[in-house]
Amino acid sequence: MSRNDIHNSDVPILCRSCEVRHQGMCGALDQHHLLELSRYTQTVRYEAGAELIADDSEITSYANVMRGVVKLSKMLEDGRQQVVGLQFAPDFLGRLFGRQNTLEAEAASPVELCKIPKSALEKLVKAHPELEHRLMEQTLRELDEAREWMVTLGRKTASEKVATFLLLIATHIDPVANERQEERGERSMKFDLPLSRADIADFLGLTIETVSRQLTKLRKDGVIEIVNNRQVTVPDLGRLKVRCG
Amino acid sequence: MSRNDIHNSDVPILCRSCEVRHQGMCGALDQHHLLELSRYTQTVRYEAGAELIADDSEITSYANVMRGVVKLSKMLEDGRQQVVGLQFAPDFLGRLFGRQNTLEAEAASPVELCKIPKSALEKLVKAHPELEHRLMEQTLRELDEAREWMVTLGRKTASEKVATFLLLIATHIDPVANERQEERGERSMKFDLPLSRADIADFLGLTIETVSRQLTKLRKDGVIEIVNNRQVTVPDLGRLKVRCG
DNA sequence: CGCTTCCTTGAGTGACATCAAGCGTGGTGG
DNA sequence: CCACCACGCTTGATGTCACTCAAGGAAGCG
Repeated sequence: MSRNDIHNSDVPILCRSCEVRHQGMCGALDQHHLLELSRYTQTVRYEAGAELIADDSEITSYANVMRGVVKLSKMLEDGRQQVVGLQFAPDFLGRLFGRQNTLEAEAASPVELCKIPKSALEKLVKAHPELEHRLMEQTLRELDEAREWMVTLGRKTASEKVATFLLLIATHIDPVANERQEERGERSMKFDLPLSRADIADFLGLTIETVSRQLTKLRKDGVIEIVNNRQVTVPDLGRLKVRCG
Repeated sequence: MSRNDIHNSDVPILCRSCEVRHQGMCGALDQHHLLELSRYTQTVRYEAGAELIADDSEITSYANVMRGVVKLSKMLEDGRQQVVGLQFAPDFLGRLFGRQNTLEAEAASPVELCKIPKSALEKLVKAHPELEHRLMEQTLRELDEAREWMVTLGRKTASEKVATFLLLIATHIDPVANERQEERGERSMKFDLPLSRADIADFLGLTIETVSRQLTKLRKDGVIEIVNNRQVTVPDLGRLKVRCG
């Protein structure tokens, strides 16, 4: 799955095979500016469960997700939690131009980030409008997704919510493999759930028990197969879509 | 409440007292570019209930909300509806850089828009990065609000949802009067609900009946007074906030 | 082997939906 | 002017879906 450029001798080594450069914000930069950028960036690995951003903390850096899944969530004072977004590679992480974080970010799976100090990125953004444009496009996509999810949260039944979640993961977890599969007309799919039942419940505005029951129901109805707690097979994506309401 | 500039002889007449120029996207433009912009813009009035944007329609123009409240909503095939956002002056209306609309926009109250053709604005955005920056700031604010609302939809009870909605309206309907009131230490507020019970229900993911019952409950508990179906008084915003969960 | 963590399953409850009147206001026409 | 209806809202009775509480199974780990 590595992508090779013919002329990339001046591209920083780390950037050469990076998805962010091909689909994410770094695609706005040429070799010269990539080099400039790479003087400030730092790639960091986190294990699943690690806190990447603490709620109410001061924003000191931004990041690009290079690998893994990041869970964004908000909490009410009494502990009720709502997952408000999932970030996949090559998504951008952080509230651009903000001072304080208004949500918590946690590694849902093992994660690799390409971090950059707040001030460095903001200077770069000022200097390269094309970079801000890329980030704008991503922000707009996130807004679209958030609104789509509001429909799921507000108006769908528990069973539709779970089906919608599975479809979301199926279509986001591995975009490349996914496209290839569609080209070949394959409708079957197998994937790892990046979230625990508790996280799924917090994403869907349900309880663990309800999520579990609905998954069992989908299994009994032959819509999915549950290999183990984290692995799911969908024999026919079409049959899953029908269940999304 | 009119704001006067000392030197605005070259500012297009329509722009002179416009909130958009002071707080919204047009603040990014100087007199010269405002003049350029105003060659393409057109202000249009709509009455409450008018459809401003149809779902799945092609995007041909953008707009700024100059007066009134706009309701953004999405529908499932079977007719279930979810309101996914409310736009107040001087908000921007339209999915920048999109081709198709993915939601419906309706005038919740009498509305005045300042419309501009899609291509004209996009050219202007390309030429003036500062304009895109303003729109970026607004998009990020909308994303923050959408995520805040996801918590309400997913994790709050019916009564907390209604209280949260009232607080949202109280703090957005008339920002200027609102600030003045806070300065004076007044905690009481009276305002018009821009939405019908049905719209409120669609915003909160509830039914009309539940919204009505919760409003009655807030009234009986002395948190609000219901002047008539559309007018509400909140004697103490603090007491309302406590109810938001 | 026992412990912990995560998940499933069951029984009972409760919050909100549904179904069904009834009320108030504003508009229309006789 | 009032009868009539339409519309939006409220209120009550009943139903149901998802939550709560409780127990037990499966997998990972010391």
